[in-house]
Amino acid sequence: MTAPQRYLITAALPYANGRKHVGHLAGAYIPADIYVRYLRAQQRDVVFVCGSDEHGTAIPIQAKKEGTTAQAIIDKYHQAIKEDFADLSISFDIYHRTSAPLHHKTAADFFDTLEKQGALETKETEQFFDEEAQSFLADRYIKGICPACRSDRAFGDQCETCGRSLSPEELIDPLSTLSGKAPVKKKTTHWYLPLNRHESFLQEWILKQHQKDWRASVVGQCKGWIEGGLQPRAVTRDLDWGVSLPDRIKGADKKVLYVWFDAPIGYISATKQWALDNGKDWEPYWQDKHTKLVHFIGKDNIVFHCIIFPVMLKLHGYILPENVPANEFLNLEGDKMSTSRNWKLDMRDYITDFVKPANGGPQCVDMLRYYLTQIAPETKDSEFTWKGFQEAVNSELVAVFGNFVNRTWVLMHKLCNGKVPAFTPAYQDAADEELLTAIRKTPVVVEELLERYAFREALFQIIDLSRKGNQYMQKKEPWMLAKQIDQDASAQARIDNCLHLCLQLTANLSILINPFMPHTARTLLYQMKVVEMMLQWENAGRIDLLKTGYTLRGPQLLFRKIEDQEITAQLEKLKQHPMSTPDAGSTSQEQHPDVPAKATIQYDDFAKLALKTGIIRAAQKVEKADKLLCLQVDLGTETRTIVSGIALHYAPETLIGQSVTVVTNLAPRKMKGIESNGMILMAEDKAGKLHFIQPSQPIDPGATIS
RNA sequence: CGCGAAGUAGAGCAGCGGUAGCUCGUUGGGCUCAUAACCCAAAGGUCGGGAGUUCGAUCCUCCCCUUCGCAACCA
Repeated sequence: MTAPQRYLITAALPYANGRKHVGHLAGAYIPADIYVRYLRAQQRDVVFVCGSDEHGTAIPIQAKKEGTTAQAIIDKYHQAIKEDFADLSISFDIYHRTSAPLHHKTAADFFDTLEKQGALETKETEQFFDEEAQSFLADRYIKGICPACRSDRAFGDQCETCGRSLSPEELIDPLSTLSGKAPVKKKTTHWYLPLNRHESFLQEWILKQHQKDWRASVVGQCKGWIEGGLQPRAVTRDLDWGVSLPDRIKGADKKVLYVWFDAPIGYISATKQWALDNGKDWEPYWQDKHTKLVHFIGKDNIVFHCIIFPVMLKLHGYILPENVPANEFLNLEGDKMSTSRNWKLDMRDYITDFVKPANGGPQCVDMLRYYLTQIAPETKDSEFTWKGFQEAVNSELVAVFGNFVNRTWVLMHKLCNGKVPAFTPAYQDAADEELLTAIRKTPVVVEELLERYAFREALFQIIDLSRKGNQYMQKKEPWMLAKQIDQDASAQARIDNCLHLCLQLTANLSILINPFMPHTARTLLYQMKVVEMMLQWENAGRIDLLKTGYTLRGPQLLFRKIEDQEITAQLEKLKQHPMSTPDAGSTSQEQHPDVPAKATIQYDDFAKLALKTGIIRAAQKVEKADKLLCLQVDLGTETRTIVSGIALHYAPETLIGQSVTVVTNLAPRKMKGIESNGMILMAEDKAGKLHFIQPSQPIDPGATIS
């Protein structure tokens, strides 16, 4: 494509069922925001859209769990997520939501268009139906006996006991969880998107045209899908939460678009709303081939953005994404981030702990943006550590970038009367030349890296330029020249030359850093007493940005240091309740007992525990979890499923008949998709080996312990 | 199971056929304008393991191991 006339940038729509964490931020939102700010600085016509994804079965399920409505859930999290993004300076032109009427209409129309042109297929299948609730049942709403392990805790999608994935038809004695009655099979018609018809298009478009410019993991993933053969994919569901089908479709009441179909259309409806709000036309952004569309997403979203949505777009006659720079994942202190295990750093937590005036305010936003970009998982999973955060801030932002600016300002005030000193070409030397070359070249390099979505490297180049500034100054030693002013007539001129260049370099740094750290750029503008217009990208590389003789403000520190105690406090906080959830606050047997002395409790606190003896009747490894065993524990009156983190210590087959102590009134907790109903008490010896706590003599299961 | 991606100094990453590089950290030295900072130097790697192709492999081929994703609690 020739030079794009306009850009449409999207960032993955966050699912509105909870707060989002820094992994989301590093994966999609920060890179997208950097790219957009860069384009804006280039005066490009760019629209940056995002919004909440508010449909799908997970939201009504969660609402039921929390005893509230789906609407209440999405309202709460839509607002919360929107605020978090705003507080971290993610500069969406619009943050929309898929529950908006405009989106419902847009998505329904999109479906309608495809349906009318025969791009969809219909298929009649038999699905479970609850006659009492008068509703078709999502897989998750059907309960029965697992064909594999005979547990009665199996659902239409997965068995909670053995973890096996199921289809509703496989369940023995299926029951509806809505009414508790046996569902009946009922015929229903659904629409399918026949992806198989588009294989050759995808092959040509991705595997040929974009083989080079898309990331390897993205192309590889697509290749696997395409060559494995694409299947028609259901576009509709029988559900009452989502986008209703167009009115003209008969019998479509209680049918909605499948969430994966309506969600990406959210990008389109968001663009429409933005256009309405700003008196613009939305059409060119989705229809004109001179528009460059880029989707920023995480790697789990590749298939939707590279295969499915493009097929939808093509069928509708819209433009295709020019690139889909998917990032890998960000781990946290050695472990995957996980909502259920509460092992994560929510954006809100960072905002609360750091981004408040007493803690430095917006500079802390830039610190997080800096660190997350510096460790961005561009080619493989990467890791957020608090120590790493501290080191990045203290030894790069403070010590290199901030320090360069600060010493420049301090010296300029001490040795040049607080004014931009003149540059005398007669005294220009090799060190000056070198710095001037670096100032001219860096913007070109950074630009080229940004165009390739190599944000981490681009940021490094900018910090490196400030490092060159430090080296230059060290070589010039203006503070030494200051001692020679009396003897050497040229000393002041050489001081002036040095600081003149340092100041011009600072002006350049503010332009270059602006997409990454907008607050820092603005603090620099303030110190330089120049207007925002200077940040236009075309100014980068110029060495006459500050006028000789212009009076500048006094020095002001750009970044504060991160203290050790802040880091230890965060680590404590993270490790304190690794298995608790925001609402339940329960803990699990996986918790490691590094906690030192615990506070004294009253008898009543102890009495809250319901402890019983039990005997393990069955034990089984949990799939894809190193440490977890799924146990069936006989408690006399009942047999419970308990997931326990002891797989590294005991082989499942050796546990049958083992006496154990069980906390029976612990709130249920899902681990690896299996619901655990209790906790086995274990003692850990010095070697870290876990031992069962059990009665000294064998006794009947179910005995209470007090 | 299968399909993808990744495994390079303590950490984070480059390199992708021809004497292993960068940043941070560590150690030592120098300097002092600067948020005890800055500058210079050194130490530190059998490039996940094994086999093969080649005059020669971190880089190509095959096998294996580990991690992560595809598999909606999660980017």
